[in-house]
Formats: sequence, C-alpha cells, structure tokens
Amino acid sequence: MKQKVNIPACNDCVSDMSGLFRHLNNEQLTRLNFEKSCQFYHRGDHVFHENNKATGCYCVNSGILKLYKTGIEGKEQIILFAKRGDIIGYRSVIGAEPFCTTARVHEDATLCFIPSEVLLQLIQESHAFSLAMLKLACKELGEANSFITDIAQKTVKERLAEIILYLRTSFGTDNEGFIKIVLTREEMANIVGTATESVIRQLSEFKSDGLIELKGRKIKVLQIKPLERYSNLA
Amino acid sequence: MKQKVNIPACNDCVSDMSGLFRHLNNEQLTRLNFEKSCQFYHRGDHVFHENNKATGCYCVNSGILKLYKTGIEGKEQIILFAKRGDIIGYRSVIGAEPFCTTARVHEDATLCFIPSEVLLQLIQESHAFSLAMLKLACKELGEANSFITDIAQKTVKERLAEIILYLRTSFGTDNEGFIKIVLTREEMANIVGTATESVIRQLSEFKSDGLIELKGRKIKVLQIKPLERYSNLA
DNA sequence: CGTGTGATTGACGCCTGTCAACGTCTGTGG
DNA sequence: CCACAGACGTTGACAGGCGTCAATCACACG
Repeated sequence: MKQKVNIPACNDCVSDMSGLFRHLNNEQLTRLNFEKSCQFYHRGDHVFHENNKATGCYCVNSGILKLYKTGIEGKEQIILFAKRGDIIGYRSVIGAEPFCTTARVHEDATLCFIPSEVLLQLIQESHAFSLAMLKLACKELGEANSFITDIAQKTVKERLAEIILYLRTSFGTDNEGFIKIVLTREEMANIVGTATESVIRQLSEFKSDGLIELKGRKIKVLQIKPLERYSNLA
Repeated sequence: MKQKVNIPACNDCVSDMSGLFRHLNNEQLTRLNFEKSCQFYHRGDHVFHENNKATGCYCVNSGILKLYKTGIEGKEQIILFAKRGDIIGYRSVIGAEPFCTTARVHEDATLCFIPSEVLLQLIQESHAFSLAMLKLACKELGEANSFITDIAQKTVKERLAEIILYLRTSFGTDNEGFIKIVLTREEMANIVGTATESVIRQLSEFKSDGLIELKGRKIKVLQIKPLERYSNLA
C-alpha cells in the first residue's frame, strides 16, 4: 500500500506549504527535512483513523485527502478535502488527543509525515512558527463556525449550491471548465449533510435549469450568479 | 449601559482564567492588569457585533455571554455560551479579521477587555502563553467539527437531548436540580438549529416520558441514561 | 459476460417548518 | 391596584422538504 519515495522537491515543498514553514530558519528546516518521512499513498489508503493515537501530522505534497468523522451508523461526515500545501492532523497533535477524524486518500498522494515530537519542538522553538499555527487554527475555527450556521439554517439546495461553488474555487477547473475534484454523489451528500438521492435530485434540477453541466461525476458550472444567489440568501 | 467597576479580585481572576494566564510572568501579569479594563454589563447589552473591527478580546469574570452568528433572515445561530474563565473574541484578534460573531450579555456580567495590541504582544513575548492559546483554539476546533457532524446527521430530538446534557454539565445544577442557565425556547432552538415550536414539542415529549421536569424556563434532568441514549446513537 | 458499485428514478410517509390562534406572565403607566 | 401592551409559551392544522426503500439502469472490471 505504502512505499517510500524520493521527493526531489521536498525542500522546496516544505518552504512552500501554506507559508507555514517559511517561518523556520535554515537549521530548523534542515532538521525538519531530516526528521520527516515522505510516502506515496494510493487512492483509498487510510492515512490515519479517528480515535487512534496522534503520532504526528501530515503535509500534503500532492494529491487530495479526505477528512471525515464517522457519525450515526457509520455515515461519513466530510470535514474537508486537503490538497497540496495543507497540513492535517496538527490539531490532535497539539491537543495531545487521539485523532478525531479519519483521513483517507481521495486522489493518489504524496504526504510528508512529521512526528509529534518534531512538530511540538518546532512550535516550542520558533515563535513565528507557533504564531502561524495559531493563525491557521483560528482561521479554520472561523470557517467551522460559519459552516455550522449554514448547515443549521440552510436547505439542501442552498448548501449544495454553496458547496459546488466552494469546490470550484478551491480546486479550480480544467480546460473544459469542469471542477478539478471528482466526487461520488454519496460523498457530496456527506459534505452537505443529506441523503445521496437528495443530492442527485438537486443536481438534476440545477442541470435542467441550465446552471450546471454534468459529465459523469464531473461538474461544470455554467451560471455562477444564480448559484450564488441560492447559496447566500434564499 | 456600561459602567466602570472595581474588581478587587481582578488579579486573582486573571491568574484563574482557564489557566491561560498562569503562563505569564509577574511583569507580564502586572502589565496585563494595567492595560486591560473591566466593565459591568447588563443583560441584553451588546459586547461586540459581527463584522465590526476586532479591537480586542474579552475575558468573562462573571455572568454569561451569548455568542451567535446572524444567519438567514436574521435568525440567530448560537455558537456558544461563555462563562467565568472563558475568553472570547481572540479568534478574530489573532486572525486580524472583523468579528464573525455577535456577543451579547445573557446574564449580567463583568468583563475584562484586553486590547488587541496587548494580547498580540503577550503572544509574541510568551511562548508558553501562545502555546496555550494554540491549544485552546485546537480544542475549540475539535468541538466545532463534532458539532458539525451532529447537526448534519442527528434529528432534532437527538440534538436537543444532547444540548440539554451539555448545558447541564457545562453550567451545573442548583440545589433543586435545575440547570443553572435559563434559556427561552427560541434560544434553545437557535442552538439546536430548528424551529421554536419543534423545541417546545420535543421538550414536552421528554417531559411526558418522565425524562425531564420543566418549571417555567428551568429544566431539571430526571433520567440521564435515556437522554444519553438519544443523544449518542439513536 | 457475470459481478459489483454507483447513479437514477419513483413511491411513500415522516419529520419539521410555517402559520395562526390563543393562553400566560410580567412590567409599565395611568 | 387595574388595565394593557408586549414578549414568550403552547397547541393544532397543514404542507412541503427530505429521508428511506426498492427497482432499474449504467458502467467498469476481472
């Protein structure tokens, strides 16, 4: 499943990542590069499981990860998709708790594993780094609170419109205009917090209204404005 | 509305607060005590508004605050109730963003205001303090993620049962066994993310099942187990 | 070409939100 | 001390959104 790989650009990658690591000095960067380990993961691989001990955090060098919590009767609630530059699992490491989400590979990925001790030591040593982590956590917290309001107050249609636009800006579009992340209907339902069938019906409504185009699992947004109207107010 | 008050115990209070400030040294504590300002607020007072500039954060010395986001058509989504020892607004200060929630006084409160510069400087200076903030943010982030899963997957009944138990452990009970926070039905609805009438109906169902006792707005839990069963799995 | 996973579609009905009417309590002003 | 306004609680009626179940289709893979 997993295999060690050489990642030539690892040094660059690290300094690249979400700006987090550019707060480290050369010595620290060198140490980080030495201590971390990079692995290639295939789609479907588990990176970590909720309730397992958090032995470290992961940086996404390439590919996409899916983070979700397991809810009622095993139904996944997707918390986020992590892509190049994102760091995941740090929350549990810092809180010294077991992972509260499960991470699986959504698109073949290269990940760097940073052991807890290493991350914690860097936080200890580097003020700038720890401040950057703090900002990151605060940002995510704000987003989580917004999402709570959304999911509590909006209808499925509104949330779905919102998620489509979010995925579009977050992952971009290919040269044909399709959003560059491919999800099953069930996965979309598990983001929005609804049933698979509801997503399907809603998608085909958007389609017949000419707002989106569907090609298998790929989605192309044809009219942004109406979707924005749905997602914001209505 | 607001009035300056002397808070004799302010020094103690600070060192008390959620353990956050015990990471400061004496000089820093003295400075904090000098820079901060304490005020008394009456029920209903606004502490800050969402979208306003975050000029500082607040520590709750006594009383209860209500933090909420304004959603569709002005409907409040309550994010949390803050009580003695809690610190609020820090997220926006650290992220250098406007407040993303509104804070109002739910029970007459004494609050200490810490200006942004002061908070940020303490974070700069004290590693231990900034680490404690980081841990706090991570903890809240984990809770937010859990709540997302709940609200997305659970029914109103399940969520209400959960909230009742949460309020009970969070605010304790008086000598008659009633939960020591008094909420209107509408406020409960705005936590759970449902309509006022649904809360009322659900509460009376719990009541007729002998799980809770109602006395005006006060709630007493009679049988914990069944409520736990509702909230956890069912 | 069988098997399996995911996508669709339709039927059905419960959960919830909405609307409206009415009861209850409290604070205010006359 | 009473009357009244206003906020909140409660209840019933009703409809629509959404979840569930089941059958069928589409497509990829061994």
